[in-house]
Amino acid sequence: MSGSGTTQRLGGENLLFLTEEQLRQGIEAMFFAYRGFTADPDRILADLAYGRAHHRAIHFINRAPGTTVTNLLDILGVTKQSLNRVLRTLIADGLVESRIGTLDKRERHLYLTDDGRELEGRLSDAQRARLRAAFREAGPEAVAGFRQVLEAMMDPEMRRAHAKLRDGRT
Amino acid sequence: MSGSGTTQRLGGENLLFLTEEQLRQGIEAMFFAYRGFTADPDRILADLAYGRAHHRAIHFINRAPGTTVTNLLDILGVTKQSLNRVLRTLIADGLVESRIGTLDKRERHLYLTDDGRELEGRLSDAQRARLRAAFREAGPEAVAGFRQVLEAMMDPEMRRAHAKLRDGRT
DNA sequence: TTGGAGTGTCAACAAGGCTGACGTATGATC
DNA sequence: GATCATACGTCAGCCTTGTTGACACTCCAA
Repeated sequence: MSGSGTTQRLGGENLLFLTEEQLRQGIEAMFFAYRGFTADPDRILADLAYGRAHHRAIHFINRAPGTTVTNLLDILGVTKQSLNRVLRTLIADGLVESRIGTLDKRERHLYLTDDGRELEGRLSDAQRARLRAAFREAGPEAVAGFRQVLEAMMDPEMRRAHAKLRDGRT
Repeated sequence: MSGSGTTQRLGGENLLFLTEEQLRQGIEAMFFAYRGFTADPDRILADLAYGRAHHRAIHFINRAPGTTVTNLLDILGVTKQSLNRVLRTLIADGLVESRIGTLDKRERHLYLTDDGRELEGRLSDAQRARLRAAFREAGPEAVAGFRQVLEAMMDPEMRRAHAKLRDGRT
């Protein structure tokens, strides 16, 4: 695994981009970039006594309105107790609405209220502005590569969840 | 590449990759990919009663041996109280060594011990394996784009910190 | 009628952020 | 030599957000 020559070759293909050093730099790039990625929404949320957990819930409820709690649980990858605490405050503050299912009345379907949509807009405007600047600076080919690598980095279930959100509503 | 009916055009450049929908997908890709990115080390750390904070400290001490506490503080972007809590346990557990500076005796220089290097290796092996698979799957051009976009996404200071680590030790 | 699924809630706890305050060396400066 | 600034450590307390475990309720299906 670790330690071979300086240039790794396999089947005549140049794999210089797979050196330990390149991978380390990739790891650090992910770390620093994720910090930037969350910095802008974090600033907005801090003023509202909300955290990233609230942002994530709002984002995915907006993305898939009417989603059930269990579905959201799967996407977010936390326990229902954690999600419930966040959801409770969002509902109490009038940002999220929880409607009992019509087909299956055990289910709760989640929707953003007008206030919720307003906050979602503010948060994602900030985040999109940064991403837009980064995308514009890097160019279309780089963006395609960026998305390819991220996709490949996900766990299979997450890849499915991501694809579902992507294709579900064009 | 260029020209179709529904494309957005600005100054003759095709900006289809900058639509709201594309940006939203980029945001979600970052979210899901970061989860995958941290999943493997997280599993190892859970068994050791350590967390991501310990991982980050170990990573950057390994990356820049002899770094001072203040320097590490800048890279990690946390308070000294937070870092100190982590550092204290790592030193107590014999993974990190803190040496008083020779030039300036106020400074503490941080090094990994043999045990520390062993753990660092285990953690980064896991993380690199995932990244290597993703890089290999996506190919060199995609990886170049990936890194370009991440770089553009960072805050300027982080970009500098990242560049410093990158160029400091080739 | 009974079992199970989906949901909500309570309690307790831990990691890891934060702020504020204080102490102690050491270095730099007047 | 006295004074101020810097680097570091630490105590105390608070917050968010994650975790387990236990329990109750509603509804669907067998």
